[in-house]
Parts: sequence; structure tokens; C-alpha cells
Amino acid sequence: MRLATWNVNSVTARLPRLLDWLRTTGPDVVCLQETKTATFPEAEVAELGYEVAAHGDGRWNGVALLSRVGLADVERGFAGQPGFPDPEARAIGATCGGVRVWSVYVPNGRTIDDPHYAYKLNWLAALRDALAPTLAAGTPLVVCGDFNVAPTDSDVWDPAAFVGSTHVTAEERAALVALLDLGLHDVVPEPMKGPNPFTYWDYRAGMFHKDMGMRIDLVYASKDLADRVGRAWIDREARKGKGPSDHAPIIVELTSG
DNA sequence: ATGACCGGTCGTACCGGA
Repeated sequence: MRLATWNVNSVTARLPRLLDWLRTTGPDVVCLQETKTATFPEAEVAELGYEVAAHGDGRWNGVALLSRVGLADVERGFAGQPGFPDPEARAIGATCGGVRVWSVYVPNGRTIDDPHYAYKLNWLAALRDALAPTLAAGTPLVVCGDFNVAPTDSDVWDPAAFVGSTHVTAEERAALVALLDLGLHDVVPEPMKGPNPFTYWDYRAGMFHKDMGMRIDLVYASKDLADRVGRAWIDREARKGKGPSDHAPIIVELTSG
């Protein structure tokens, strides 16, 4: 099974590129984030053979799951998901090909002194609590998406540039460790070029061309699935050219289990 | 060349992204 996750930064703006990418990449299951629409282009994606489950509430956020290996038991949001003040469209789960799949878009946090930062930490803690029963039951689980946290200093282009910023704090990283402590494994993808497994590069100032990026899009898999990972890589080709998202997709090949 | 912000919005600046 070929699984992918991609923050598309507006599925409306990215639709031609998304459709081309689906045709050439041929993923079986796709987790999307930042769809930024309440009206997902389901028909266009369905033409390529995918079932669609989308969760969007307007101009911000928005997540979706695409699958051609089944899409059952869809959940929009998770139990206990915090809001700001109301829950936002940041998580969607479904069972695809025998795997419980979640696509998540973790709150940005903005700055450390902003209420959105506490919201982000609360959100990650609540996600942990919501996933615990699935892992305890031994269900194959993968949580993919834009976590808005760089797990280590090696996951940002220059740690010194991030001192005092969100995405790299001990609290945020501890929230990721708490997820791993449930029995999840960080599937680190191959960069395909250069030493850094970055998945995001700011649009500004030629950051992509200088590989000044961050690894903030993550694939967290239960052990049985992590053991089935044949290859995982970052599709940096999708970050090139005219009209890309600022994030690149991650693609994971799972051998049959 | 991968080439130097972008998407969305009751907009024609500003917010959010990270």
C-alpha cells in the first residue's frame, strides 16, 4: 500500500497540481491538510478512482482523506478535541485497507506568548488521549500530517534562527514524545536530495532553493506498520515549478502485512 | 534551472502561515 501526506495550502488553488500528482504518484491513501475550503472538489478526485472524506469549515484549516482501498468509519474531529473557542477542521480519521488513518493539521501556535500556543499544546495532548485506546486495542494506526513541530534541531535549517520561536520548544517536542510513548514510531522519510529531510520551505527569499526548510510534516505509525515500511521519501519534485504548495508530500510504501 | 511569498477574503489591505 502506498500512503502519502501533503499539506496542499488550498486544495482549490492546488487542484491541477494535485490531480497531476495523483496520476503520476498513484498513492492508495492520501492525507491532505490545509484544504481551506468547505466544498472539497470531490468529483474531480473521484474520477481518478478515489473515495473522499473531507472536513472543512471555510477559509482556514481543512483536512481530507482520499482512498482507493476503502474508506470506512469516518470521524471528523476527535473526542475531546479542543477549540479556539470552537473545534476547528483539523483532524479526520477513517479505516483504509485495514489501517486506521488520521490526517491532522496541528494548530500553528503563532508565538510562545500567544494564546494559540497553549491551544496547540492542549490540542496535541488531547490527540494523544484520543489515540490511546486505538493503540491499546492493537489496531494498525498511522497519524499523518502537518504537526507544526520540528522534532529535533536537525529538523530545522538553522536552530539558532528559531530560538524563542514556536515549532522547536521543549514543550512542543515533549508533546511529540508523548505521542511516541503510546507506541507510535516516527517514519523519517528520505530527502531525495541533500542531507535534510525537510518537508516545508517558506515561499520567501529563495528558501527552497537554498534548502532552508523544516521537517514539520510527520508520519507516526504503530509498530506493526512501521515494521512494514519498505521505503519512505519526500517528493521534493512537487515543491518545484509554478504554483507549488510550500510543503512537499511524504510518500510511504508499506509492504503487505 | 528548483530561481527569490502565497491564498483567501464582501479585498483593492490585511490576516495567517511558520
